[in-house]
Amino acid sequence: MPEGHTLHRLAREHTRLLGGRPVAAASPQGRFAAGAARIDGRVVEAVQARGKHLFYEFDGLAERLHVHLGLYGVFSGGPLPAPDPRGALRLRLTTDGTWVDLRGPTACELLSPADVDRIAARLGPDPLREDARPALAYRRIRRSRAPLAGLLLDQSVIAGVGNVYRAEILFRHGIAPTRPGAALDAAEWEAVWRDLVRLMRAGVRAGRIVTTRPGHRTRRRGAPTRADSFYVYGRAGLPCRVCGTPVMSDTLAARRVYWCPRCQPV
DNA sequence: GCTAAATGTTGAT
DNA sequence: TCAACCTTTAGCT
Repeated sequence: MPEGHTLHRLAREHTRLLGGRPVAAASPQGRFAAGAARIDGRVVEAVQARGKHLFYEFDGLAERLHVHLGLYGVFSGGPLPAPDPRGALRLRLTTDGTWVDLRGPTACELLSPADVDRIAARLGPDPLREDARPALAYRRIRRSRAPLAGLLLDQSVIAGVGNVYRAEILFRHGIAPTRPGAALDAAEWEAVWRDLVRLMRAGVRAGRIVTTRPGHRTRRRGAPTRADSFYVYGRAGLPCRVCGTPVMSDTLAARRVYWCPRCQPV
């Protein structure tokens, strides 16, 4: 399931698998049949991620394919032969060597360059992009009295952070989810941004989110297990890995937030 | 076989 | 603030 690291990993993978090659496109489910027909047979020129959005460029086609996985969307793929399409398969792309399947996305559509620009324009800096300008995010945060837990999930403030990274970054910096943006000083912001870049890059490499330091895991040697990967996300009621206080959780703006009341005092 | 939950966003109220 | 939407899977029965 997708936070920004998943999309950047997919952009790289799809560039490697599909880039420079003609693809056959089909929408067995039918909901993207017209779009698939326009892509079918074209060469993939580039695949890019911006925050949680993916954009595909095709030779000779001004429009771009825009994919947003939403909460449930998922890609799968492998070497040919492709398995028979099963279930709700929105899009299948096939080259002479590989197949890529897309299921359950919130968005799978062809967009004009202007529409793509519009989406890009409403996204904040993406920690996984070299061209990110973190000062733009801090300007928004510093001016806001809204809780940081909300600001971190706001894609127009920072693009690519999701519910796991937000909970974990706040823990790692000892910041309560309810702390107003305006109360985050410049040095704290600097540290938070640098940490996001580091954690999300590691997420792209590993293909999953790991935020715990080795000394804070139950198993201190070897690769972290799934249960060892987070400090607070999904751990309501379990003892904090650092101080043992039970981890708290609450619903904020329809999303669940997790924090340690002792390590992250208000 | 059914239900709820899931790392998300949008649009209505 | 809430419901709707897209789909799969885990955990029940």
